[in-house]
Amino acid sequence: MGRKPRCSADGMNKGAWTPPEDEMLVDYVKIHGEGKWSNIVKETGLKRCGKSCRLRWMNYLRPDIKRGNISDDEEDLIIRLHKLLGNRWSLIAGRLPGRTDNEIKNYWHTNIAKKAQRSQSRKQPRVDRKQIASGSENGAAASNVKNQTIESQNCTTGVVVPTTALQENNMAQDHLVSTLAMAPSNTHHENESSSKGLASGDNDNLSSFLMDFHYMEDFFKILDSDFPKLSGLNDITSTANHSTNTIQVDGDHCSVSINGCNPREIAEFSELLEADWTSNKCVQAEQGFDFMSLLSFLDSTDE
DNA sequence: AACTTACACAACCGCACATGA
DNA sequence: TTCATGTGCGGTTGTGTAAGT
Repeated sequence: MGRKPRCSADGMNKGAWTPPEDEMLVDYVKIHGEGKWSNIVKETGLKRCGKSCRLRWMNYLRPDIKRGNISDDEEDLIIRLHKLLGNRWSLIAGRLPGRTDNEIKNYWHTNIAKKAQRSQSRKQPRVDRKQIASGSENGAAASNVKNQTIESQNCTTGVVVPTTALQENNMAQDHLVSTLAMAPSNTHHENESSSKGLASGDNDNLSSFLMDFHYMEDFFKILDSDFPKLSGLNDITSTANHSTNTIQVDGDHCSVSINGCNPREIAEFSELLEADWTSNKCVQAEQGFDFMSLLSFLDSTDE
């Protein structure tokens, strides 16, 4: 269904960029600014497709690119952001000045995911490296989870998530958000690409239940923080009283309940949260929401 | 020294979405 | 409304190099 790739057009260079090519691209951007990548070919004669130019600029030539190793602090931030956002590398990169999505993605696959794999290998048999990178197994598991019947409680409006399902995958955020959203109608997020927003890098059953549980905690911390207020979600979350939000593990089930919220409110909130979150509207510093504060907050209340 | 393996990272590919004609 | 095009994103591959045998 996708468009025919234009980069394969005859006469276009491929592979590593040469210094003269870099120079031409930098000169063009200096004069015309970013964007209109396809015009570069026409106007400069550079034998690279616009897509390739954009990538080269974004990942390598941009003047604000930070070079050098990822620091411990940055790694910690990446891990936390990945826990919250999944494989939304561009969003994660947006919170790390000077770092690119490609760089973070590479770093994740070559360092963090590997560490996780190592720590897990004590408990689990080895899993094929490519499967870890692609998350294909968990992608299937996630879609299975989405199709599972979700029970719901009626007292304190909860969503009961079978812990067996949680243990089969650790796509916590998509799972939780879609699960909450599906509770009343079973109609949400069905058309979402399975590859989007899924935490595939840290899959491999990395203490999956614990990770999911932590995410839920994070979720409610977000819910209790200023985030919803700043997102204009006061009405929905005002009923989600801090002291009565619970996550309960009971036999085969993990029960999530928000006292005072009905299923529709939870669903609406979940949709708004995800929409705002993934479109980055609520995590822009200039709009008043201090994401670092949120992370610090989560940090300070962890464990 | 020669060869193999593992690693790091740049670049490519396919897809989805946005936009304008 | 439909279609073509541009852009952005995440997954994957290719390649140079360091480390190990």
